[in-house]
Amino acid sequence: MKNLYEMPCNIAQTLNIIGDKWSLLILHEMAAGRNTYAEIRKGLDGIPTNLLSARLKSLEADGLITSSLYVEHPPRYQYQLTEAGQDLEDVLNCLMLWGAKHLRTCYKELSHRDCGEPVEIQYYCPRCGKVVEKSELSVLSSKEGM
Amino acid sequence: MKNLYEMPCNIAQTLNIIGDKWSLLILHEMAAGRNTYAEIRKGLDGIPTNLLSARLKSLEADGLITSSLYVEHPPRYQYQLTEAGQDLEDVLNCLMLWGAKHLRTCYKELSHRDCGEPVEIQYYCPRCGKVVEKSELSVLSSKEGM
DNA sequence: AAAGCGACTTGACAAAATGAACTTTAAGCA
DNA sequence: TGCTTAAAGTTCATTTTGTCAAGTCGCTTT
Repeated sequence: MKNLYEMPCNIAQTLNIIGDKWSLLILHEMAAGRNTYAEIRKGLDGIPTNLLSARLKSLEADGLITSSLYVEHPPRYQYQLTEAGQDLEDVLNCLMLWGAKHLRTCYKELSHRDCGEPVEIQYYCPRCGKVVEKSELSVLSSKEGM
Repeated sequence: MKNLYEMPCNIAQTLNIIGDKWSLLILHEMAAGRNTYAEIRKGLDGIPTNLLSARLKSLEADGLITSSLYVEHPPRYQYQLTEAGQDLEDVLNCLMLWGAKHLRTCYKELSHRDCGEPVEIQYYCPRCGKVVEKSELSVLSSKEGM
């Protein structure tokens, strides 16, 4: 990516990393346990193979995944999510929840394994030890950023 | 967007709506209360004006925002998030939280208004009435989608 | 030995984004 | 009245991205 957002905004900067086509879907496949080139490709019907390898490289450069050789001679890699990559699961889950609620056709539900019912999202304040409503959220500028 | 993902996946289909450049940032500006062309443009430094108007049109076509004339003669519009648009706040918040944790420089924190401390995200099962850990989540295929 | 497969790379072409210039309508003001 | 500025766009040439098809390289299978 050459055309990056240049604004001092978490969201814009995060989208610089995962905002181009296929990136999030690749991460989604990996979060679902697929971790070789072939498996990811199979999960993402129609992905151009040059983009898949380009994306894997740039995701690795950005620290979202790591790759490790698992067969030496025809070099074969396995890809793993780093902690940063795993943390994107919340983003993926939010997209899935939004889709489940608002797409005409819903394909997947994010459910509680024990009871099978769809789950919701909540914000929690560890300091106060309680759930925070959306109306009680505020966005503060971080000192570190300044 | 003409190059759409064609997979039966909430995430891919949702990205077809909000996945192209500037869309999410426009929604973010609107969630922050900016609702005219000029205000949004001011918030998004460097957005090409033709993209801003194209995005506003396609977001409206997809039901994420509505537009209403507020001055008749040089036609001036005000844009408002629909419920579907507002529901994307969770996605934006997750991106902000991820950025706060993983970007080298963090610009914004999502905080509890009452105490100023950063909040976290949680999954909640309304059926069981309790918080669900990530490891207890599962993705089920929806019947409606089939 | 030949054909096939996995994991790519290359390169031509199409689609999307960028940046700058240009409209249109109206308000400010000297 | 005429001149300038401004908001909200549109148009269009150029650059950047993404797509599609074909080709490569090293092994495996037949």
